[in-house]
Amino acid sequence: MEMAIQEGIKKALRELELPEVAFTLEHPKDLFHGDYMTNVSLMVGKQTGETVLGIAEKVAKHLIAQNIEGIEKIEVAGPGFINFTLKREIFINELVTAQDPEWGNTEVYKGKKILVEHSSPNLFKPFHIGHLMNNTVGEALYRLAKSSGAKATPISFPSDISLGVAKAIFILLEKYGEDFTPENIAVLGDAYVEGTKRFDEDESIQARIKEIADNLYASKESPEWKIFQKCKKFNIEYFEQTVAKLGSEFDSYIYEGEAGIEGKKLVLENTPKVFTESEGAIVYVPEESKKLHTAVFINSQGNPTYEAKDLGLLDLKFTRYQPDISIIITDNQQASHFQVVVDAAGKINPDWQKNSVHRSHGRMSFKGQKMSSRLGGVPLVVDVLGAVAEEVKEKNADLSDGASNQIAIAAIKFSILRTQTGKDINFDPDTSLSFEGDSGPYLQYTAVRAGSLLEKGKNLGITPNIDTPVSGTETLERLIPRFIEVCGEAQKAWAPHYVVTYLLELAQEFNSWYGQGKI
RNA sequence: GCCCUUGUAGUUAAAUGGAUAUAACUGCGGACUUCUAAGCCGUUAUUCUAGGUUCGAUUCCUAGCGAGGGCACCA
Repeated sequence: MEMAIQEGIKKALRELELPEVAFTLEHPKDLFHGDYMTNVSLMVGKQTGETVLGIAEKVAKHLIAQNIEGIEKIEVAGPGFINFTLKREIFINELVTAQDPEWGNTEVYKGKKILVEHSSPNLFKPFHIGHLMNNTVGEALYRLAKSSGAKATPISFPSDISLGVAKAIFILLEKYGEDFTPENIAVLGDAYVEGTKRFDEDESIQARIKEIADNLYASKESPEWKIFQKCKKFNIEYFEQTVAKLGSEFDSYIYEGEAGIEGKKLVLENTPKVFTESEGAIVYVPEESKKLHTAVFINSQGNPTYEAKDLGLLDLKFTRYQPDISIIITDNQQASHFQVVVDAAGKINPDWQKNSVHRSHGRMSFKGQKMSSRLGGVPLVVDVLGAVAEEVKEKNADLSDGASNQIAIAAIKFSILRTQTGKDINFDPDTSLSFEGDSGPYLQYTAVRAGSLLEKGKNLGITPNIDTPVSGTETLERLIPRFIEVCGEAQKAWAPHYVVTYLLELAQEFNSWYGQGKI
């Protein structure tokens, strides 16, 4: 349809002997103005100096005379826009295909391989609210990738061996002995916190903790290695259970340990070509024009830093999965670190830079004292979900645990996905976490309502029939086919909130129609 | 000090350089006794400041002010 209109406009320009200008053809913000609008007369007027309205009238007249198939109405409006309203049958034909379960998929990245890394957990640290932001955005991007015609693969990057973990294991060994078997995440989290504190306070244990770390890095058979293995397994299971509740699963993992080894190797191989030695460390100094900061990749002790690990991670991603696009989701705070890493990576393999997409999410802050005092400190995902699910139940005591959990997840995810990724979320359960109006539960409610109508109709022996259109549904019909376009835009920009905004508009339109009278 | 992000109704957000800046929450008012009222209808209110580019700026550029983050061996 778009093509036909564009061709029609070009034809009009030629035959009216007007200059061939670049013009736009887009949906007006308001459906009241039609299905498409063009600014062609504004652009022509700019060149010829004729009055814009005069040009618009001429072009519109010519377009009407062309009698383009599928167009109901062509009008000149506002400061000189030409609006096009399509015939209803165009939309109804589109709705026929909408019954296909595959409907809604696009071909934006057809045939491509897309790797999405998100939710990366820390061993020994429970899944907290920051991970929730990451998971929500990451899962949304993965699903966008999956419906774009690409082969999408979700992976995660768990940290495993580190000095921090060695500290925690020291505590576990001391407290429970070498036969320790983890039973809940809190024990590990507490050991981590305690270990960090003890390490700073008590110098006498530092040598032993470093030895533990060395033994872990070397996979050396030892009590700490035994405990570490068990804890790693337990952590991964805990992680998988937690993200499963949120609707995510992963194809595979790349561990921080292996990325560190790979990264260190790469840095050494590319020194002094890309990296330089400085004060005993190996650093990357970006060109001044790039306005990036110098970063240490291998510290003076010879260990890879976060930067080298991320470099190794990039290498492993591209060699193992060979993606055309590699997406990573991190916190905003890491944006500049990541820019440096990618810049350095580009010097080693330009594809790593060219094909990497970095999306960062904001932080969640807590204004609602109720929520933060109830949970204390950095809230864990399970606790937040539980607290919200409880609120859901207060509103409706008849709900099952499963249903109230689903609603709680929807409410939280919606509050994250409705805004542009990258913005901080003010997590105030009283305002941002709403169950009414623009909210996850509103969308769920609408979907259930629509589903219930179809179900009732089915029981009455009525099947959806689009051959005999009813009145009052015209706007809905015009809106529904736009879903595909909206998904396409969201995929191109990696912006899930486009979809959310659209779904709200659609739900509002549906509920408005539903409330108008009995069906 | 330098760099990045950001500033929209009382609040939370939306708006590929386009028309009268769009929704929701809150407040006030209303309909129905009907398919799920977590719904529907009505109503008040907004682009940080000063310049610039443009036919047209919330959007792009410059400066200022406010908020958040980053800037060498943590991740």
